[in-house]
Amino acid sequence: MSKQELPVVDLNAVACCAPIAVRPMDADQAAVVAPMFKALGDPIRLRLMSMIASAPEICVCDLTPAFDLSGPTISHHLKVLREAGLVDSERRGTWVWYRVQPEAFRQLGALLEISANQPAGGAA
Amino acid sequence: MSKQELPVVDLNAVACCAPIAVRPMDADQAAVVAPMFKALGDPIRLRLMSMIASAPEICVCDLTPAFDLSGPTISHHLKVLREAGLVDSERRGTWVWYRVQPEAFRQLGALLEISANQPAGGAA
DNA sequence: TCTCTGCTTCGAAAAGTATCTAGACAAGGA
DNA sequence: TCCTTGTCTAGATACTTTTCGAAGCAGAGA
Repeated sequence: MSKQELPVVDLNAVACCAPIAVRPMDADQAAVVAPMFKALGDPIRLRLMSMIASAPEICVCDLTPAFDLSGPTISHHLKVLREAGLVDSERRGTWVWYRVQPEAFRQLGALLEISANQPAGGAA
Repeated sequence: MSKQELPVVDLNAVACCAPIAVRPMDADQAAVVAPMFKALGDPIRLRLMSMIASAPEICVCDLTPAFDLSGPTISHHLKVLREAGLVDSERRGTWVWYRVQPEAFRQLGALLEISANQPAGGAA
């Protein structure tokens, strides 16, 4: 779906980009970033994301059979990932192909960097 | 709450730790990791997490006034973060203090690393 | 012991989410 | 044009989450 029919995260608006351990995140930034984490907060979507990110691109026809779920349910989860700005899709002929949006990925990783406020050792 | 009264994420069980862009995550690993992302998938909790992570530790009495929400609601969100293994808490006298679990943080960051499967440039 | 404050738990209402079936749309081939 | 296949959308239902007020527990101090 290159047509981007829905409100999609504007990556340039993601408040740039101090790790959340450096200073408290303001409400606006949190409102932009939280939906990305939320999209990854479901085991099905996390696996879908991982399958998509593990290849340059992947067809829905290869994603659906990996789960015990109906096609529409997989389609719903892919839509959530799309609207969070984490993946992009494109129809080519009969099939629809998904790939990651690397910049969104990168930003989430940057937000989780540990700062000097935190001890280096595990505290589990 | 050092007494850990509830099922808490066992960090040693977090399938260790290839970035999700390296190979597809299996269902067991996704079931362990997804609740951590889910916990960060709410703007209130993301801000709470950021406030906690921005200091060595912080008192609930300093967290609550930063939001237009009741005490019980903040307490609920803190519990979600605790049960996801992202923070730890301890009562000292009258007040309860929260701090991050740096190892959990680190693992989430590691999962979001970009692999060679993905182009270096943004695709937004 | 009593009372006050800080924080959590309980129980309920409202809103949101996951999943399904049915149906619609798009592309390819007969 | 019609049929088949792949994918998405719509609508319904069951479940989960967010939020609050009320109540409970834990410490500190009079």
